[in-house]
Amino acid sequence: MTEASLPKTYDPAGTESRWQQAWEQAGAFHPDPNAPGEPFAVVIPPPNVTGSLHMGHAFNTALIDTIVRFQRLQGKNVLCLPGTDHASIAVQTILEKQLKAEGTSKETLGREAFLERAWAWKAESGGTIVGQLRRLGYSVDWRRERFTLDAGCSEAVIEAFVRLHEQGLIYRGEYLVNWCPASGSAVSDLEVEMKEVDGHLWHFRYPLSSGAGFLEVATTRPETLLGDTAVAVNPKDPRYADLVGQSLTLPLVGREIPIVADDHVDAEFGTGCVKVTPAHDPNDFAIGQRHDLPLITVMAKDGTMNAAAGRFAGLDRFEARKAVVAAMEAEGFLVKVEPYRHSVPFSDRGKVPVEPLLSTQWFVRTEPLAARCREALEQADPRFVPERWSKVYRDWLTGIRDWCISRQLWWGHRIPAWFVVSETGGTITDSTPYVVARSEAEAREKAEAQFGGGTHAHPVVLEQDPDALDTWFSSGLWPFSTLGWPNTDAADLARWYPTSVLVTGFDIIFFWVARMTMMAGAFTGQMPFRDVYIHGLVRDENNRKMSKSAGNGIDPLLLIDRYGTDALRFALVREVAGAGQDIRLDYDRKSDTSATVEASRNFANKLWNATRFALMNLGGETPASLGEPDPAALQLADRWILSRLARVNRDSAERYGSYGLGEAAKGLYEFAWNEVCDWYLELIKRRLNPGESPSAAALADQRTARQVLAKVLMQLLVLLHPLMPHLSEELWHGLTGEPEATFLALQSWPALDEAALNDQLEASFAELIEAIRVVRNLRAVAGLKPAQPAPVHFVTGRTDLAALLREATPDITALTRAESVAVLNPAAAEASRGQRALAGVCGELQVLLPLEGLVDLAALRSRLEKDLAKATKEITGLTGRLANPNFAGKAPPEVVAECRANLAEAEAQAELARTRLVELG
RNA sequence: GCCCGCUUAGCUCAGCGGUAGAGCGCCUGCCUUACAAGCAGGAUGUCGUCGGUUCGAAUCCGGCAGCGGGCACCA
Repeated sequence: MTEASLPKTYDPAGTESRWQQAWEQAGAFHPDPNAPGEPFAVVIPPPNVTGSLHMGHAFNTALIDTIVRFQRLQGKNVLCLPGTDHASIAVQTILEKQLKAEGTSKETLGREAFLERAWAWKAESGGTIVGQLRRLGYSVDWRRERFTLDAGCSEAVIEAFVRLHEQGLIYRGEYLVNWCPASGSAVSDLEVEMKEVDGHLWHFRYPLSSGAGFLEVATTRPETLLGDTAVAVNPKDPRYADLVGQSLTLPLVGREIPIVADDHVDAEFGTGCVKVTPAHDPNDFAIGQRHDLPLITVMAKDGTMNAAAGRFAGLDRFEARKAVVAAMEAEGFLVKVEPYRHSVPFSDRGKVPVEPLLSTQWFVRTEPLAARCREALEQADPRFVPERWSKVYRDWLTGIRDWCISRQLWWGHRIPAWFVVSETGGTITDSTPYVVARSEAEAREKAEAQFGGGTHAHPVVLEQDPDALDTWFSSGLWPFSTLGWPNTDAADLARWYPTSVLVTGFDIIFFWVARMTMMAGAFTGQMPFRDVYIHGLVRDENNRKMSKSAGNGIDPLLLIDRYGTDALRFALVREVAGAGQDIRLDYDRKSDTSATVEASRNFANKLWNATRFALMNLGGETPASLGEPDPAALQLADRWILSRLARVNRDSAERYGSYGLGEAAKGLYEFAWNEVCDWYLELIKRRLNPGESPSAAALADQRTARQVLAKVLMQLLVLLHPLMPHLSEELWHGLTGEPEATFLALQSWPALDEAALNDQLEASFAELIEAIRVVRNLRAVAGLKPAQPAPVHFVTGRTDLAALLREATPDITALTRAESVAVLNPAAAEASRGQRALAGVCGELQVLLPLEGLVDLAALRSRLEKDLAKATKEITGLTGRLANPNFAGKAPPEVVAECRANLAEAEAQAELARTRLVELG
């Protein structure tokens, strides 16, 4: 980038890809565990290999990368580790859909061929995702990229499973699980979503076996009636007290079922009688256990009725519902049907109602793991940001239920358990003994020891459990499996574990965050990260969560193509502000444009042009060749911008370091645009261009201005780098002329120049800016053409303000096109009374534009009337406040003093305006 | 049912005890040799509602309403 070749607008595309390549080729983000520096580690939330990234990933990436780039500038030894997740059920669903479209199925293909296909899919989708992550400018270490199903992660999964099993924290058993008929697998409680559905409440009569009448029960699921094994009533319900213990004859089936008394039944609801189907309903299952009721499963795993359903066998569960109702009606057992809105559990993935089904599965005993996490949380370990999410986390860990981890899927970590099928006639049954081991060889060893001995005539035959593990089981190990665990000597693990912060959305606190802390507690004895930074979700223009399934996702690459990565990142971060709220990204789907991102693109362009301006005005020098400015030579504007720079340096470091990323972005935006560009650059133009044959003093001053300009821009680029890495890198090289082998990304955060901080100077400068604004406003009101010079008079009794205005007279002249600037005290101003002038006030300053003959009288009057109204309103408010005796008595003295000063000022302003109005006649 | 968040300018959101801000949009005037993706100026709000605490509340507390979310769930 050279001055000559510098276009007027910033073109992100070329710049961004160039730096992404340069960083990667140089291994800029490959940390060395043996390097010095305080360790700082982040493992990224691995995106699912289900296709491509969406805006939520871009958001998460922007936040994480901003944090790690900042920490790198702080001199930390930063590891940011990327990777992807195999997303067992999601990927398998996609693949099965593909196969179905091709007229085949995974069963036809066979397990091996299916997995080959899955790996091919992973290669493609994973490649797409990694490419997208690169385009986001992610400063991760690609050498350490991991995949939850890679060899290392798989070893960790097996080790974790075996150890938990040894500790009795994994067990196998037959329980009611959430069965998803669409994916043909069990799913965990978390993968079930309750949905309000308009259904019916069918009331049926169940005849007493004694023939002495009926009991009326109500159900939303008539088909389960076939598996009823009791009817329950509340033990305190007088209506049925004498019936408890008697039996009913189940219609359509003819089974004798008992009437039991159970507290679960609400006597107030319906008839107070509940049909009990222990094998198809969690509550009924519990009742069944309490009363030792038989479990009759009437449905198969594909959602059709099984042989136990008698004449309904083979029907789909929803057809069976209709058929059962029809049969009940035909046989006179149907009392009535009511419309009924109720919650139905749906499978997250399959999008069909889940079926509570009795099934033998593997479970993790979660309570001991959760207890450890709850204890750690007492010490704010990990620390949640914002804090309120810790409550959500804790509540979930309290009263947690066991975790069903087996899935009837092929794509995933196969469960490391081997059934000794030789004990049960060559097939796996619920009673087949098994061994859990790290490998088939180890399993054989264990099995031989147990079953191979003398009394057994037949050889030991093993068969591995065909099921896979819940994806989140491996995700739970992510913060340490990626660092080398179970090898506890791994250098990365020693150096970077526990990690520094986990950055993720609130939607996976249970799924992922809690699973990681439970696993980490069990295997590493520590919580896996110090902080958990929870951010909101990206919502669309209609405030709906963006998701692939809702079809309202926005491809981040589309916005990157249009506006650049840095603009997208800046826009996303700027919107968060730090409260953990969701962000709504405005977006026009017709044109693929976003005003928010466009604003950030414009900001990037502004920075580009500020640097371009510098390159055109530094006289071919670099910040290094110019050196530090001489403090004694600094002008007012220099001291002001250096004070502001120091403050912004301090504030942004504080904000970046405490997850106030949005505030950091806003602060830098304002500083760069509204202070550096709007004021400082304008103020120094005059000094940078001293004209023909300048004096030695003017040349020295030009150099000072150049030095300060260079310093401000250089520092600003470092401060902005975490947010806009490519642009800042490009501009930094443009200014420094450094070869591409060195990177801004690897520089140090600039030291804070405490001495430059000057509150008083900043306050004074704010007054100067205000004064200039008033002049400009008056000129606009007067309708003066921008180029037309006009005299300016300032009148103030404050000597410091007068001095400031005199010192800044050349600046004022330049910025207001003043013909002349006079700073007068009130007495001197009396002399010019009577002259027709446009007048304005700000603070303790009168601004006059003596424009005899040029002034539009009506404009003048309206301006004065406006000032008067404003002052009067303020006077009323302030007078009222001061009149309150309690105010003077109880408010802090400085507040009262400030109030009095404001009143005096407002009164002076009002007086001035009135006088002028009178003079106008 | 329990828990959490939100309600501020037309839109998207900051502010979180001293009397209201930004970006976008809008109006007026400008191609002023960094930038029209720009510059200068301007307009716009009983800060959801009722009450309380306080000298003072957009800001703290409570009630209510609306919106959003999480957890649990009675057939």
